This record gives sequence, structure tokens and C-alpha cells, in this order.
Amino acid sequence: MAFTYEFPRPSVTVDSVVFGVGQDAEGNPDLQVVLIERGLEPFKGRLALPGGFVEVRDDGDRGESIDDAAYRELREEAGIKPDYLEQLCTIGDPGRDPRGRIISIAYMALVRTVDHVAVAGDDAKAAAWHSVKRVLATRNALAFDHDKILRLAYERLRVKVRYAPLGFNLLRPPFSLSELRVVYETILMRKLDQANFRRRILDMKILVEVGEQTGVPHRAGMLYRFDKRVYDKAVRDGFNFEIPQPPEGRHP
Amino acid sequence: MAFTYEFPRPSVTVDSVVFGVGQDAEGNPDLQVVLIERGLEPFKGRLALPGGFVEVRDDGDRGESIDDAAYRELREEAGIKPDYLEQLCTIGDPGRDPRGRIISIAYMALVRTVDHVAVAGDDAKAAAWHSVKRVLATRNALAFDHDKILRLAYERLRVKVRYAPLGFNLLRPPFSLSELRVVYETILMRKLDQANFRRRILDMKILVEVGEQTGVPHRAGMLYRFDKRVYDKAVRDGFNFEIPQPPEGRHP
DNA sequence: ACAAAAGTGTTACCCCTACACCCATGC
DNA sequence: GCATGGGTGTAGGGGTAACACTTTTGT
Repeated sequence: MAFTYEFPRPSVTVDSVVFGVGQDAEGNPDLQVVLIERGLEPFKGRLALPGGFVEVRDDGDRGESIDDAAYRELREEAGIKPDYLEQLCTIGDPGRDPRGRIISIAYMALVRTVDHVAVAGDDAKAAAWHSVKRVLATRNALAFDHDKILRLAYERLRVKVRYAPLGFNLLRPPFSLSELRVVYETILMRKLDQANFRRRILDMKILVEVGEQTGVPHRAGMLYRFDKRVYDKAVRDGFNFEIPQPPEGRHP
Repeated sequence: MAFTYEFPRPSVTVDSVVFGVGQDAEGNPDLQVVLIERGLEPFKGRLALPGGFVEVRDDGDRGESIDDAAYRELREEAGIKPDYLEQLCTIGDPGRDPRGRIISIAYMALVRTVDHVAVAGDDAKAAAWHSVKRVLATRNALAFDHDKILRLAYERLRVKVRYAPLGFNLLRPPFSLSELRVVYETILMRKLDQANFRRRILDMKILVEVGEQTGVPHRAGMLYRFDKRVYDKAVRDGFNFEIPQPPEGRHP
């Protein structure tokens, strides 16, 4: 089977940066990303973002949407169903892939690591969680221009988590405010004042109480879940989600 | 000449939303967008965003980058060299284009209308400025899914102009603070307090004085230009550009 | 003189950071 | 009792929205 066109055409792929908050070797919370080990050339054996070619058909049914392609590849390559998926950017420099002209649409996805402790592809590709900090600290850790994409995704996450309710896609409800705060501290890589974080989140009135902690070696705290309905209504009424910028350069 | 592949491939296009601040029929400042009248089917005669196919080659030189394609199409279709170009999103639903599977990469561009009073394509396509408000108020004003893209672009502009120095790409230096304020008022579609806007912008220290107004029927004001060097340095030092959100729902 | 925009000053208020402090629970 | 995190209170300070006011120029 072959497909012939009047003008040359590029291949189009999707690649996804899947973030989760897990734990590092010492048990500290750690921002992590799902990477696969490439089974084929080019970059065979190297780490890369999960992804693959967008399915195109030339008949009446013309194939899947780009979002669907991202979902499908995540399922096939890493067994992941993301809770949140957002388009990041499209990269298409000639020469970014040795196989030819390949345009890649990058996505950022968020998952609850607890739901995806084991991630694994079905075609002999090993998929696993890796520390974002570690990967970003390594020069050319990833195949193709995936380092660049990861860097961009992390930057986007770090900025956007402050003004959009992304954090809730990283923990399983019900959660305590401390668990939520730890997610934010992990992403923002700085400490947040417990009392003020608490007030700020609760004042938004976008969480609903769903019970109390039990068996904890301290006063039991309230457990919550994020209510998207309430959030959307609040947004329509002019509400703006916001976690403030750190005061940073202070000399007390 | 024909090009044959093992698997079917999509066509890839770029489409650009070019914004400018011009004047409406009554001489009031008006946010405008460049649209072309399509000369070919499908949607012949309808208004559409300027754009076209990304050039791909199969030989050693594999063609242009996506950004380059956006620049080239703007030049060819509307004679425009944008001062600012930013990738918006990529749309690729099967069925969005009756000609087949076409994936489109959308861009947002900003220009100084005074530099592009006459916009015109070279291949018999009429390119012209249109009121964004008017176009958005019309159902299916544009071909394909370009209404959706325009809406997305305007939303992005409205949000981003508050936290990034985009406004300066819409007026020719030197400009007065009033001219700058009018640009912001036009995009945000609300009045800004003159005194506070002035202080806020000047406190940023990202403008440099380049003379004074002359021949104006009121006290001459200072003229400025935006200094990207100074801005970049300020950003590195932790500075954040920001035009505040309107207090909106107040009952004084 | 008048209009119109430039530019400066001021105040009252809101917010919110930083910190202190009490509460409840398991060990 | 003690450690740990949950949860509440508050004083002080910074920022700024709103508005008044003065200045300068052309007609």
C-alpha cells in the first residue's frame, strides 16, 4: 500500500509530557515525568517522551483528532489515561528528526501518580517515572529535541499552576490541605506558609468537605475534593484562581 | 512530479491572526484584524485568515520552519512583516477542511497599523483590516474554523497583554503615555485611570524618554519608546510586567 | 478664557505576610 | 508528655484605586 500526493508532505507526531507528583529515593515529594526507552532507531535505547504518529486516513473517515492521537499514544506506550491534557506547542524545524520532515505537536498531561504507579508500554518499550529536576539537570538527557519540550512544559506548569486549578489533577481526592500544599511546594520548589495557603484556598470556596483524616498522629484534619462545577460557576462570576508569587528578594 | 509515502500523511498549513489598533468609521480607536477574501474554492469569496501550506521538501534541505512559513505567507498574502509573532495552537480535527485531512498551526501577530495602512496580497486576494468586534459578533463570518481561531487569539491577546509587553508592538515609537493607554483601553475594552496607568508604566522603568510632543492643543507630554534591553534585564532581576485586572463588580 | 490633556499629590482602604498561638491525636 | 500537623487570630505594612488639583498649550 502506498499513498501519493502532488506535493511533499510532512509526517505529524504527538509527544506528551506527563507530570506526576511522586516520591524520590528518600521519600521526599518529587515532581516526575513519564519517559520511555526507545526500542528503535533513531536514538535507540535513549529516553524520550511518549508519543507517536497521528493516524491519518484518506477515505471518508479521515482518522483521529490530534487530541485523540495524544490520548491513544499515552495509552499504548505507557498505559496512562491522563486526568488533564493540554496542548503545549508545535515544533517543526527541518532537521529536528533524522528520519525526515517531522512536525511534532507537544502536549502536557497531569496524572495522579497513585493511579499510575506502574507505567508500561505494550510494545517492549519501558515506561517509567523520572525526576524532572534530575532530567533537566542533565545535558541531552532525552532523544530528539525532547529536552527542549520538557523544559517548556515544566515552565508552563510552574506558571500556570498559580493561576489555574491544575494542582487538583495531581492528587486523588479526598485530600488534606497539607497534601495539596505539598503538591504546590513541589511544583513551585519553595515553601508556602501553611496558614496563609489554607486561608487562600478555602476562601476560594472551590473545595467541598468530604470527611476527616483518621489514624494520623496529630489532630485530624478535614479532607476535601475539588468541585469543578463550583469552580466554573465562580469563574463565571469573575473569580480568579491565584497562588501569589513569592516575595523572593526580601531582606528582613 | 509526485510524492509517495508508505502511510498517508496530512497537509499542514499555517494561519495567522494579525492584530492592529486602527480607527473605526467614527475615528474611534478600534482593534482590527487582517482578513483576506478567498479567491479559490472552498469558501471562495468568503473572508478568511491569511495563511497557506507549509513548504516541505524531501531532499537534504527539507524546507522552511513553521515560523518561517507563517512569515512567508503573511508577506505573500498581505504584504505584512509582523513586529511580533507567537504560536497560538494547532487544530487538526478530521473534517475541518473539505479538501482532506489538513492540520493547521495558528499564529497571532501584532503590527503597527500605521506601517500597514494598505495591506494587499499578490495573488489577487484582497487583504484588508476589519473590526474584531464586528467580526466576532457575526456568526460564521469566516471560512473554515477561522472564527474559532480568531476568538482564541483575541482571548489570548486580552489576557496576555496584561502580563507581557505586547502593547508596544501596536504603536510606533515615539509614543505618549496616552497613546499607549488608548491601545490598552482598546484591547481590554474598558477605561483605565490616567494617573494610575501613568505611574504604573513609568514605575516599571522600561520606557526611555525620546522627546516631547509638539503642536498639540494642550500641555506637551513626554514621548517614549520601549527598550527591550532594559525590559529583559528587569525581567532577569525578578520584575513582572502587569496591568491590573479591573475591580469590575464594585458598588461604591 | 476655555478646553484638553499632561503631570503630581494624597488619602483611605484593602489585602496579606509573618508570626504567635491553641487544638487534637498517636505514641 | 511530647511531637506533629490542623486550625485560628492579629498587628503592621505595602500597595493602589479613586479623585482632586495644578500645569501647559492651541484656539
